[in-house]
Amino acid sequence: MSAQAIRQAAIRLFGRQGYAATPLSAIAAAVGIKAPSLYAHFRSKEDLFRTVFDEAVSVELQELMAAVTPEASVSDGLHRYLRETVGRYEATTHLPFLLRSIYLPPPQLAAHIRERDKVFSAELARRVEQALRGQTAFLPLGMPPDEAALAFIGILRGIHAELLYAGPDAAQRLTQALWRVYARALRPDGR
Amino acid sequence: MSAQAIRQAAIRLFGRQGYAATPLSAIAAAVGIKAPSLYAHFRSKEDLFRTVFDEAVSVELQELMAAVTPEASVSDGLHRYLRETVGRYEATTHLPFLLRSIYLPPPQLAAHIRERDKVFSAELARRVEQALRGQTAFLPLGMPPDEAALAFIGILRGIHAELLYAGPDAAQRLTQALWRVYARALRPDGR
DNA sequence: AAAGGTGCCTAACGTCTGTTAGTCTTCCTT
DNA sequence: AAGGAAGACTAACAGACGTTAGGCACCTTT
Repeated sequence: MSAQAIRQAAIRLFGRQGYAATPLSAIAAAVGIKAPSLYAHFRSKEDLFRTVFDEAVSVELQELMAAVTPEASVSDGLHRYLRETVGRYEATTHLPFLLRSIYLPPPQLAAHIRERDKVFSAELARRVEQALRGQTAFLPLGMPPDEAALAFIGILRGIHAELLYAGPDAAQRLTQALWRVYARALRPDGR
Repeated sequence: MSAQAIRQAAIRLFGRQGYAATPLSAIAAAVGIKAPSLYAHFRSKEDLFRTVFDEAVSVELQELMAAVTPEASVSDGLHRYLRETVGRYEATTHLPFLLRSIYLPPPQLAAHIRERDKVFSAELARRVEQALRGQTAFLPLGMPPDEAALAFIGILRGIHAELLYAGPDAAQRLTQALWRVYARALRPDGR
């Protein structure tokens, strides 16, 4: 019952302040109980983190699969995923938490995080390249698909960093500029 | 004498493990003294952080000014700064420290960090746009300079994120791919 | 109605960490 | 040679934090 509320509060607070800077007492207070009561639901602070991290990864994985499908065109798929990423950063709690955890993990949990993240990263890379190769069925690319895929992931990282650094508004402007650069570079004749 | 050694150790450890996860005893041990002895040189842990952060900002500012001069061409200036950023990430201690502090600051120090970083960000934006406008003296741009400047900063952020996420080797490959995309988008005819 | 589990509480422990107080040695200055 | 600052030490405190122990109320099951 309240285990769900605890997970939500943990994601929100870990995402905002980081793992080390979030005491269990803060999570407990957010759901209206005392810190020791958390131990009726989780074995330890690390256990709580692992639980919510795995949950957040699987949510983001579903978002990715919904946005970037093999059938969608590049602008319907890749561009949409970029825009939705920015939107989800303020609309959800799992994305801020995820970005923070992945880019600067708490040392003791780094191994677990890296392991789970590999699944997501591999799926991301696979889908991006798939989307780009699908594109060439209609229109040849101005550059090799593997290089274009690498650059897309770099652009996604730039948007991640801007989200962490300056928030969704700045990241939205950046997304526009980066996508225009990217789309222009993909055209075989540069238009 | 040893105040310098303390600053170096602090930058290295804060950069590797973060502010909260680095006890003063670790910094003291790194220079061969005990934790309370640090108070002969600094008023508090926060004071130590502020000192080394300001130092790191000023070092990076000088690097920027050396790489991106008004006279240099876009590829001599902007491209060089990207490549040197990746190189400095493993060759120096101040850049890992700086990226970590700026993207995910310790809450109590966020105000100070943001304030000092504004100076650097403003100078960065100014120089990038200057370099791009200088470019049009030789060759017109394929897109508006302010948009191209924004995209460049986004690309720099992508490289920052990749440095944090995967380290210098992956970041170097990413830099190549992103610069090729960027340079292609800048050409008036796309070549 | 009895029994047992669930979920919360308070009290408390042990550890870690930033910080202060007080002392001793070393070295430069006068 | 005397004096004093610099810079290190040990001892100790106070607070925060994760965690455990033990107990109490409520609800479901039998």
